[in-house]
Order: sequence, then structure tokens, then C-alpha cells
Amino acid sequence: MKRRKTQSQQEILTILKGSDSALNHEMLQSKLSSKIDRATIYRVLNRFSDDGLVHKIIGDDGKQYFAFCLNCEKPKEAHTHNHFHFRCVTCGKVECLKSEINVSLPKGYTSETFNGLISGYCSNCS
Amino acid sequence: MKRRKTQSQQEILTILKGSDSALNHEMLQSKLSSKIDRATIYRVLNRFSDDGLVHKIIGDDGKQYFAFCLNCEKPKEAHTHNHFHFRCVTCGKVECLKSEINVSLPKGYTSETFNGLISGYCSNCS
DNA sequence: CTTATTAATGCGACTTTATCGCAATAATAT
DNA sequence: ATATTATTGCGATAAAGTCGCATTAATAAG
Repeated sequence: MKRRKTQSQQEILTILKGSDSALNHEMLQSKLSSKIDRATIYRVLNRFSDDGLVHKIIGDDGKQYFAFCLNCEKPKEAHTHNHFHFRCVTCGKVECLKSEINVSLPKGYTSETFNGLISGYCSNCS
Repeated sequence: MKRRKTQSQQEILTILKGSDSALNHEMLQSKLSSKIDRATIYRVLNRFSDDGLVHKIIGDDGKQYFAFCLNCEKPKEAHTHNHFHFRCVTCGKVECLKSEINVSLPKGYTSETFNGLISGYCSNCS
């Protein structure tokens, strides 16, 4: 399964790179100049996420958000990704928080994914 | 809107109190002796959550999980709720982690809800 | 440059999770 | 015992996301 470089993927990645906040499918679609199918968008985003290129966040609204994170350019093993995201319940913006967190797990537990989200009001909306 | 004490609510709360892990709608329904409508279960759970009686967790599978937390009995203002939950991707169990976390927000930001979830393999499944 | 291979896409159907409106029921107050 | 209205059940509906399959197009091979 070698990956191919397609128009759709380029465009989506460019949008994610240019966005200062995480986007869900709907937000992303509205930023697209060309029309890309919903299923394709999801497939592209999840492919990016699988490849460790972007970060996938599940919002407390239950939706999937995707963000291009700086340290995502490092090899997958070097990812920490234990940082929190903040979602403003008013304007919907989802952004990365700086602070990194270490949570200790009980014995015998292994961690696969980390999902830290705080929602509330951002400085513009409070 | 004064709350009334109903059979359904009692039963659901009893199950949540007796469970050592957070439950989603499906898990809860299977533990019910009497048949309670899906919509009712959701309404009861969300009412509990609004009242601060139980803790609502959004899994990385996008589903809503509910757990009766010990400190949920305190008045709502006293809730910290900044603890993590762990979800095993194999057996599906969602449980509370002990460690409490403090995340500092940027200036002007206010927090409404906290959602910290780590998924991976629990000691039974790894 | 042309052709073959197969990853990626588009379309439509489908699944799952959750919510909503409304009439019927039942918990509390009078 | 009766009135009030919170709660429930039912069915319809919404919304998010996935899947199968035929078609398209990116890369490799000749």
C-alpha cells in the first residue's frame, strides 16, 4: 500500500497546515475550493492520522477534529501528543494548549492514544 | 422544573453506582432488568450529568460514557473532575484513573468541562 | 511515450449514536 | 381525591461516519 500524492490530499493538508485550530469534517469542507466527497475527506484525514501526520481529537461534542501539529513532522515514535486541546463552546474553535501532561497508568496498562480536551470560553467569547 | 424520583432513574443510578467502570447506553441497557426506552435512558443520564450527579465522558470511539464518581456527591461547585479515564480498546471497559491533573489555560480562557481519556490495553487484555 | 497496476476517489446506501415532538403516564402538591 | 406537570414511550428524524463497488488517476514497468 504505497501512498500516492493526490490533488485532494495536498489541498486538505495545506488547509490543515494553514489553520491555527483543529477542524472537523464540516469546517474543512467549507474551506475547500474544489468539491471533495465527504467519504474521501474522512479517508484522507484518517490516513493522515494513521501516518502520524495530523492529530485526531474527539471533541466533547463527539465529533472528530483534525489538526496538523508541529511535532507531527517527527517520526511517529517521537510523538508525545500528550498535550491538551481547548474547544470553545461558543465559536467552536479547537486549539492546542502548550502544556504537556504525564499521566501515570496502573501496572500492566499500556497507552495507545491520548485524548485531552477542555472546553469552555476562549478569550474572544468570554 | 423540580425533579421527581422515578423507578427508571433509581434503577439506572443504582447500576451506575454499582459499576466500577463507566458505561455507555448499550452497556447500561443490557444491565437493566426492566425495559427502559432508549430515549429515556439518554434523558436520565444527561439529567444526572447536568445535575452533577454523574460524570459524562466522551470516548475516543465517539460514544458517551457515564460514571458515578465519588466526588460527584459534593455540591457541583466543589467538583474537580480533572481526572483521567482509561478505556481499554479490547474489552471496552472505561475506568477512572486516580491522578488529578491541572492544566493551565491561556489568559482570558475559562473552563467548563474537562475530558481526559487515555485508551490502550488494560492489565487483563495486554 | 504507452501500457499495466492498483491506490484513491465518487457515489449511494447504510450503520450507529443520539435527539426531538407529542401524546400518555405517573410522581408530587393541593 | 384531584390537579399539575415532570417523566416516559414511541416513532420519526438528525447527524456523523463507514462501506462496497465501479471509475479515475498516480505511479511503475516496458
